[in-house]
Amino acid sequence: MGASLKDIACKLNLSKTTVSWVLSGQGDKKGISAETQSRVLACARSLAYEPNLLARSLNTGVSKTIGLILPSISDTFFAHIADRIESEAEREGYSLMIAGSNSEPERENALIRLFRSKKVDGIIIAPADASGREVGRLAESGCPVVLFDRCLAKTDAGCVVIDNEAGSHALVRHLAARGFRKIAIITTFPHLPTMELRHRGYLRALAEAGLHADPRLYGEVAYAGYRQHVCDTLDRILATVPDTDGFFFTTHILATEALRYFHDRGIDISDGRLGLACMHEDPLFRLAAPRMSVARFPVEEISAHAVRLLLRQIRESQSPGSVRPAPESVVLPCRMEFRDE
Amino acid sequence: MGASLKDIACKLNLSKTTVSWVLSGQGDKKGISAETQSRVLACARSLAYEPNLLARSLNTGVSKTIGLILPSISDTFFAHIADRIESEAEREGYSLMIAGSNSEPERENALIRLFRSKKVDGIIIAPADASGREVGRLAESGCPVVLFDRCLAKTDAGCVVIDNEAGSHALVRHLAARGFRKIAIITTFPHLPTMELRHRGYLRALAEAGLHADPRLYGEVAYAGYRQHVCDTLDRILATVPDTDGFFFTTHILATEALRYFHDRGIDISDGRLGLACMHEDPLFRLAAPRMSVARFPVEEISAHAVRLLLRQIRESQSPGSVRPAPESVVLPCRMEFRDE
DNA sequence: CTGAAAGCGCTTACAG
DNA sequence: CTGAAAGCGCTTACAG
Repeated sequence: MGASLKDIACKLNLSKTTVSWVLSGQGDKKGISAETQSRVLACARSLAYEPNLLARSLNTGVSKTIGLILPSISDTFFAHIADRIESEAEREGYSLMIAGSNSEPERENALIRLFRSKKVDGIIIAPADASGREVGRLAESGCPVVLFDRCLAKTDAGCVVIDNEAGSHALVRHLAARGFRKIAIITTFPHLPTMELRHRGYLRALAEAGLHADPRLYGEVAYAGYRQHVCDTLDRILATVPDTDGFFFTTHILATEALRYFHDRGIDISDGRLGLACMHEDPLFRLAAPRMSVARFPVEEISAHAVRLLLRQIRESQSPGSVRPAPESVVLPCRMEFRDE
Repeated sequence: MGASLKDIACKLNLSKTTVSWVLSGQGDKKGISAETQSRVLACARSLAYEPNLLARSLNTGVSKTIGLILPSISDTFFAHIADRIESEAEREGYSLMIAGSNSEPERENALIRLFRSKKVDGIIIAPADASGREVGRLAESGCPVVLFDRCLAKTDAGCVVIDNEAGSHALVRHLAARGFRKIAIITTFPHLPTMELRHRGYLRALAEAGLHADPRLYGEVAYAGYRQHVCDTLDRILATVPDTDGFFFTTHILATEALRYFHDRGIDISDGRLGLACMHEDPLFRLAAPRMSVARFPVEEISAHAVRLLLRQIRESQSPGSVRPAPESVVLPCRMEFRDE
């Protein structure tokens, strides 16, 4: 392995203390002679000294690492979030440990414990476990934690979400205003607050437009094997209510699969006879479904706020007379893009 | 913070040694009495003991963490790779530290040093620095390292790549066979071996088809601000050679931008008068450009091989009388999908 | 101006 | 069957 402080100290007949001070830039403050300092620096360079950050962390209790737990790393939304969070974190000197929960509470809880054991300074998580058991324990124990995308009612952790209800409502209201009457909703993970809010926005828009919320137009898709499930669900809805004239998708993943379904079934979505709307988006939606309206999620803001809230918590928890601050939460508006005008 | 071994030892009037042995499952082997063992276990549970993995790593020299350095975390290709690598790694008990180099050699080198300092057990990297200075140093110093996507000629690290030359060649040959004569190439990062191979495959296919490699049909796009650059480049090519009848894109990112360009310019790509081909793909290509042929990258295999090669190196480096094994490399074929028949 | 010493929380020879 | 001790590589009071 590489050289250690001790190696340098031995070689120079100095104490580890002196070497440590010089190398950590406290040479002047501690009054180490200029000559000694340059000797240390030169020796460190010649031995290609790199500090063992594990040792430093063990000593200081600060790992300069944050943990990020996502339902899926490859989902474009989460991948972009991870990208931005990594940049923001890195700018502040933090590295990122990342893991995918696959939306399984068991895995999520195991990952939380693992990250704590690895002594991350804080955790950013898009929780899959609506019960939030482990997340709650995390916050209680004083570990800095910020939730995003999905908030948990019970937990008093910091949280960053978009205004799901407003976004859904705006999309569905727009569909209704364009004259679509039988608007189906395709959704998943209905037990998550996020998804419930999107459903609620849909229902409110229907009610305001004087439309009946036909249960036959409710399509719920299980996450595992969702590709097939989307097809089955659309088949079922179109068979039961053949004159369905609109679809509201609660995620871009569901919309993507539905577009493939329409394409494969030869259902034309370009003539505007079908009203389409989707929470979040994909760069290619504009081409593959030019008339689908979307509520874009502000990925940059979400990431920036998440990191900001977490760093604030971390700083508070590391400063001496710290009282745990009231956890701050942020609700961000979607950027609406109505595309069928 | 949480309880430590010492806390348990004190509480039970035992030594840290005994507690450590019981908790690490060596109780029977070390002949600790059943009663002591259950007292330790019970106490650990009641104190919610979780081992400090930093301390363990510092002691054992094994961090059970691997570093992943990608040009971009949000690029769908790399995001999928990260997802798979994380799964594979987790299954073997490893966590993932992830970072984006933004294809900047300086950042990449800094990240490599940082990860080494954080004592990752090995690094998987899609190198941006064609010179491979830091990567070479890494391999020489005995740190397990596996490259993927982009190989470096000089380095003797393990490597996993697709057959770039064959994939490009097959795509362009196919375009030529369909009768397209003026096939442009749109590429980026031309100094990277990967991209050079894709260019070479293009050139070979042209030559074999008796087509002239018109330099005016060569479009090179800078990474920074590539959106605008793609448009400018296509503008330039179509202005210079108005009867350009084919486009070969060396990455899915470039193809995506080009599709937007065609869409915005009102250029019809659905009638088959323009031959299109692309290295890698996007799930929505089938809808947005149904006739574009693609060479799909085997993401799962790439990830599986990368992790496998890295773990092998890690095990060798950790086993006692280890001679550094000859670094193994893997070349995987693309999955061709010719879509315009 | 510089150093000896304790400690972060583990693991693991070594000793009894 | 159990424990005292050293060590992983740092940082940081404390002392001179």
